[in-house]
Amino acid sequence: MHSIYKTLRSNSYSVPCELCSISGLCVPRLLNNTLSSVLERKKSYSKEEIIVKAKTPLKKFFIVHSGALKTFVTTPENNEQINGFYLPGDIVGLDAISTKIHNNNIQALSNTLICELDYDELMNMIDTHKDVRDLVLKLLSADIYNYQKLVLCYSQKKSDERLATFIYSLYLRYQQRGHTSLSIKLAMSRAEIANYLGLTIETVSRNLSKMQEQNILTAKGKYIYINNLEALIDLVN
Amino acid sequence: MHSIYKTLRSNSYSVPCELCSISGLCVPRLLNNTLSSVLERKKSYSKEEIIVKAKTPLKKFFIVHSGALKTFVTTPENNEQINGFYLPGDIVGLDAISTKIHNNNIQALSNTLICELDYDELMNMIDTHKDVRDLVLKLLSADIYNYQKLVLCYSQKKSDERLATFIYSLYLRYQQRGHTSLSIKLAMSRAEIANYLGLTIETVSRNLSKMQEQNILTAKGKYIYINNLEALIDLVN
DNA sequence: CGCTCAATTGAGAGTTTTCAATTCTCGTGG
DNA sequence: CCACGAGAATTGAAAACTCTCAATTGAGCG
Repeated sequence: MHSIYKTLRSNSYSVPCELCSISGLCVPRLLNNTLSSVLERKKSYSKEEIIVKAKTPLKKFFIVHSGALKTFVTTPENNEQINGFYLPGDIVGLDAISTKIHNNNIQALSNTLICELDYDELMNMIDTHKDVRDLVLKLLSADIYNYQKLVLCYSQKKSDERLATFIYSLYLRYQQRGHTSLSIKLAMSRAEIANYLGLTIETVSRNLSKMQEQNILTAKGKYIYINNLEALIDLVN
Repeated sequence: MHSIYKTLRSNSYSVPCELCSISGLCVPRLLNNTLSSVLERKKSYSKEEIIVKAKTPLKKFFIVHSGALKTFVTTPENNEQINGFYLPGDIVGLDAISTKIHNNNIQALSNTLICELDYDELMNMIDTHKDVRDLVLKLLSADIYNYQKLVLCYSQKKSDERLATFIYSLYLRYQQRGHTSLSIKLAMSRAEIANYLGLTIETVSRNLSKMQEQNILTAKGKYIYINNLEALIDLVN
């Protein structure tokens, strides 16, 4: 148990700029000259801080450099619905293009460094750089694809499979960011996981306990260690 | 009961070109000269016909002129998951931009007329026409927004509320297309509704019966008549 | 060290699914 | 035009799953 702490605490979960989702915008060959005006680098936000309030005009997109964000809407009955968790390299706010208004609140889950991308400048660059055009379309389209997978998860999976899918996808996302370990430090609480998955805190907790009994993983607070990746993938399907 | 049939059968549910989701592409002021090359008009597909198979390369987008489509993926266990229903004026296939491969199967729910929009040509037009750029970004972004609403529905609503949301959103979509009546002709089966909503056929059927007992609506086969719109909206929340 | 909030665990209630039987619809052929 | 049959839809009863409410334990912070 002690070793998990050690391993995980050492993970900072930032991302080298080459792995950033907008790396195509950052690489010198493309943007060397306009970079400074378009991309404001590494603003700092502290845990819980609201970066954007829903219903405010779209001015900028946000790219996570280190830390993590969540986006959520609040329903008329004042319930929160989390729509996504964002890790280093992820771009946030694209869904606001259609209305020019942010539909979601954007909030820091931990102390977070964020790069900001000016909306108008990005639109201009779409017109002048084919690479940028393709990248933006691709990011938008990938977002749709992700929501389709989430819908599939909601629609066809039981609670244990949903949770397994969530943990496995986090594992994959960290892997894509160069963290090859089977350890994951969750940036979000059980309540936030439950909300995102359409379950209750208790169901998430029970399923975590069940997966520990089956020795699929070890969960200790925010730290999760995957003991049996194959079994986890089996649960995912 | 008999009058419902009469009313509903008279609805053809096609859309005038001005209400099409790509009307911004069609209006003469923008595209008069290039229209013919970009937009191939009104190909006919018969009920059940597969328009695009998943995993095939993205060549065209599809715009429904009359009739209706569904998109779906098939899971490894050979289950179908419906990701969307498309009505006249809707554009289908945008989610394939990121991979250049169609993730979804696209299938006609009834005899359907479809306009095709060439992918490469559309990309070219994005570069030359700001209006087209904005429209495409808006459509993609709106798609994301729709999936977020679907996720909210899955995540926080019980079966009766989900079904009410589905019927009400169909009502709204037909209304936006100029059909102001409280009658709806469903293009899809109960099984398809259930699949889309993450429920079973039986649950959908039971909830329809319940809503009839409460005199919220009358359901007769594919025909639904909304008797009490306020009550339906209450259920939606 | 104690306080507060988060997480876990248990028991019972409510919702949805599953399995099974019946009824209804609609297209086809007599 | 009606009867038939196959698939779709409805209904019922029991099982499975998740939620709610409540109590307990655990973790993080001043």
